[in-house]
Amino acid sequence: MARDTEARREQLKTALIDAAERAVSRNGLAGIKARDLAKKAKCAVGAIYNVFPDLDALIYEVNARTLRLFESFLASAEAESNDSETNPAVARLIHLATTYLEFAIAHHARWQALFEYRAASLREPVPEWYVYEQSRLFMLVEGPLQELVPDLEGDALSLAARTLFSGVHGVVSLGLDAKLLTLPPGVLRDQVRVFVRSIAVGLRAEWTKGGTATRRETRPAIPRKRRVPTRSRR
Amino acid sequence: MARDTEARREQLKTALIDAAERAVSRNGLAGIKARDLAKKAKCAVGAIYNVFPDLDALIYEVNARTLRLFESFLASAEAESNDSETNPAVARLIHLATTYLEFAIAHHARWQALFEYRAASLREPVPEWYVYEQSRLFMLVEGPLQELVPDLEGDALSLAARTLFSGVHGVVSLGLDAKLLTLPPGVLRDQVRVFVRSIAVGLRAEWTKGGTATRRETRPAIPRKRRVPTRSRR
DNA sequence: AGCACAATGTGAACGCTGTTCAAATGGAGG
DNA sequence: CCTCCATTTGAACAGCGTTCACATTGTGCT
Repeated sequence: MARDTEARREQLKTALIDAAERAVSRNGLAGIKARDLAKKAKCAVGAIYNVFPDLDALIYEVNARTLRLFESFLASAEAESNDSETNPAVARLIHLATTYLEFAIAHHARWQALFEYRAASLREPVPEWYVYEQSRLFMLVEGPLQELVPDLEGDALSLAARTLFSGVHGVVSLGLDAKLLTLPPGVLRDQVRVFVRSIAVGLRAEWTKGGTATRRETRPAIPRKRRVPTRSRR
Repeated sequence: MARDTEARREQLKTALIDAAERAVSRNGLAGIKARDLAKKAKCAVGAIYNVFPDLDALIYEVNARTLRLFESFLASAEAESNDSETNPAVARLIHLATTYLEFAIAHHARWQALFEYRAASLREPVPEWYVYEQSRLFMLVEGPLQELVPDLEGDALSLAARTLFSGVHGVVSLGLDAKLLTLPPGVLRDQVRVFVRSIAVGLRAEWTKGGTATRRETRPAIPRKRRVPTRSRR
């Protein structure tokens, strides 16, 4: 019956994603090879193209898994915050940032794959469900950030969260960059801490003083609240 | 005589780098194809491998050019600073950061190529002259940063400069990222400004107050002052 | 000047990609 | 049991970086 083939399709898809995930963990995005995946998933190379349009689609699927793992990692980190900071909001932000670093170190290849570019990616647009999945990470910063600066609301808050996240990403990304002198984890951890604390202190100072200068251009920036679109095949 | 062939070699090299540079400007790193380059430089495909070991070596050469352009861009920006900031050092830092953004927008493909990864890059180590060339960018931040926080010296200053640079890089990088919602340039400019000002204010507050907490782990981090190694062939 | 030999330049060929498609296969209905 | 369509298959294709046997050129010696 039709249900059966549908189930087999789905089974093959997850088998392929599993294989791709392992390949990325080992060798990065470059580790994804059609023939290898087919062998691991016990199917013909052509079968891949029955369930995915591209290998790129498969990459998006692997990255989506990493994003969800990443998000749960960061979200669970939100719970505890034993840092001896004067301000609890600052402590939460620092904890989030260092957790970001910890994830990047622990799952280096998969984390790196999230931000890697393939030529084909530029050819056709990024799936919108993937854009949404990424933006969820930024949202995790919004809570602590508003606790720190209660005046921040709506799009301004979203933007600030994204910016702060991006800043931390930059520090971690270039800190672990193989093309630069790789910083020892201890040093990098300290840098992240100092970095976030500085921003936190600075932001608070900016917004509690007079501060109208920072409020401009509040057009739609990040899609909020929208439900995650059902991931249609194709 | 031998001089003649040497000159021809050099001529071919620059012709290839020129072609590669144009290819990257148009299509990113993926635009670099051996056969296309050979056609543009009017030589056989095999000739490329007489003057470069790899296409990767050629990529490093292109990126080195971009880095030098980038550096002169940032350095010249250091001259003027018309920003209406209370603190001149903060103005300089903000100006540097927005200039970073301006460069990334103006030379997007080439800028992106600087941070892109190819699988082969991981195979063998990055040339040390290239590592040095990159670290020169960080050094540009050290001047204004020390003006802002005079207590920062030596390795701590280098580290802080690198971290600040990395943070700005992250904001710009994810702000322009095609896989996320791309921010309008005006919004991004504002974000960079706010971001740098916050860090500046925060850093100043941290270091002028009591501030012993930030001083830890000052082991060698960035190679300083070392002369740029002569770029030997091979 | 002429000749021999080394160095340089050449592009067809190799091995590896992702992707396609004619042909083989297999299960449901008459 | 046979037919027929959907599914699956892997050989074949186009394009990639890289190599290498060979042609060509340049150099030094007599």
